[in-house]
Amino acid sequence: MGKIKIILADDHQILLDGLSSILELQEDICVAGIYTNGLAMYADIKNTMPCIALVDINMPGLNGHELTLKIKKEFPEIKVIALSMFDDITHIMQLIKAGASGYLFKNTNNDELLKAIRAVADGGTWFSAGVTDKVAAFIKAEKSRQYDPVAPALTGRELEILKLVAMEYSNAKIADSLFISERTVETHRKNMLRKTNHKNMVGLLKYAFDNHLL
Amino acid sequence: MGKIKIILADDHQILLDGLSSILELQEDICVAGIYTNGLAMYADIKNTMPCIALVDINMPGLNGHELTLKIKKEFPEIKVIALSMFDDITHIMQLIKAGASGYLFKNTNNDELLKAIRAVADGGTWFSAGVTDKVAAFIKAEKSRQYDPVAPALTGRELEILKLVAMEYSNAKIADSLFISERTVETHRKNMLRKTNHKNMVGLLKYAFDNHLL
DNA sequence: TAAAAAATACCTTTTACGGGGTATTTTAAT
DNA sequence: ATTAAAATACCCCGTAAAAGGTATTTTTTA
Repeated sequence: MGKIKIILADDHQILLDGLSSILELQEDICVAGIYTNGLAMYADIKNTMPCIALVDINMPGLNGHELTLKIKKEFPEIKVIALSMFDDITHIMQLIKAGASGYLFKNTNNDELLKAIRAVADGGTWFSAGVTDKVAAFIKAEKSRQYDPVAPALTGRELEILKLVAMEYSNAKIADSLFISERTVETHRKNMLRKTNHKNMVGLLKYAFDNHLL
Repeated sequence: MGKIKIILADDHQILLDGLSSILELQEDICVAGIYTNGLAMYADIKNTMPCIALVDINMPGLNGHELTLKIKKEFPEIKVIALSMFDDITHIMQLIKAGASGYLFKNTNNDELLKAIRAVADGGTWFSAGVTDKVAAFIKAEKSRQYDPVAPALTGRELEILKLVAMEYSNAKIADSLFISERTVETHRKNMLRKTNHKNMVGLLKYAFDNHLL
């Protein structure tokens, strides 16, 4: 069986050097290209046609997400492992949706790194422990946040206020519009946030639109 | 030509008495029903089958908007004139969309009231001066706010931040997620608001969704 | 290579919002 | 008629956000 051909992209040369030195020691892995930015990797990828592209997600120019999208679109058979400082769910979901087969943190130890590369080369996936936890929690939260038939509906007055919030009215202006006290508006807002378990009007409005309340 | 048959709904008896006494003096108008709430008017409307329903929009139980929707759905030929303390564009648009042929303020003088009733009975519409001004301004603002191809797009970083805002992240949390300073987040938010002429994140997010930026 | 744009970061002040409650009146439901 | 829910209004406090700027560095564009 041939060696696992891998290419690397990261804007930090030191990290590239470190990665490269680790990987070159492996009998079954060969590093076919090293790039300090996404554009360079993308420009050269049809020449290297690697099995795996290991990409830092935070690069200037073409970032890891954009690079992954492009790679998977043109070369779906090339697998991508994202490398990140972030443990933020937004980036994780973004890269997974873009088709990454793996997501590792930059502080991943060498052993896990190698395991991940081999698993992905073998057709599998590898996400750091924290990543899978976050994804599970995120999906769970999303499901409980999307259309929730059990959640108490908002009252007519609450929705009326929410519509004005959506129109960027301040509490004072809402109060003027509805001929009620600003305190009353504050209480309605507070009640809506509490009812729907949201932190702010942004989230609440999204909830209202998602549930066709507005 | 027959008299204009009209029915009235308002939760303030005094106002009903006043309206009724004015209208009964007119040779061409007859008051066929007087109700202190929307439900009562709705329940009786097929018995009265008036030409015009004059309805206060702020009533308990069935408010003027809901009442108008029901009336126009079941009896599209019955015309509705909304009567309101509000000069708020939300209610105005709401009632117009519900099919009201007129929108008057409660401080409208008798002369205008009669003119409105006659115009509407004649198949026309009648909106108080302030109403038409507000509607025009509102539509103009909406048009300039909806998909605006000339408006500068938001940058990649700005959109990244906006996505996190949409997820109810605080500035601090956004900063942590993106490994940048909270001040930087503040500046990006400020810049986006300024670019798109919005007052707050709520409006900006709506703009972003409307323009398919998110 | 130079210019422009984007990204970053900081400062101050003001305003608005969120979070913690309680209480009374009005309206709706039973 | 009674109870429950909704609507109203108030209080206090702390923090977040918005608004007003400026400045430097990095990246992108021409």
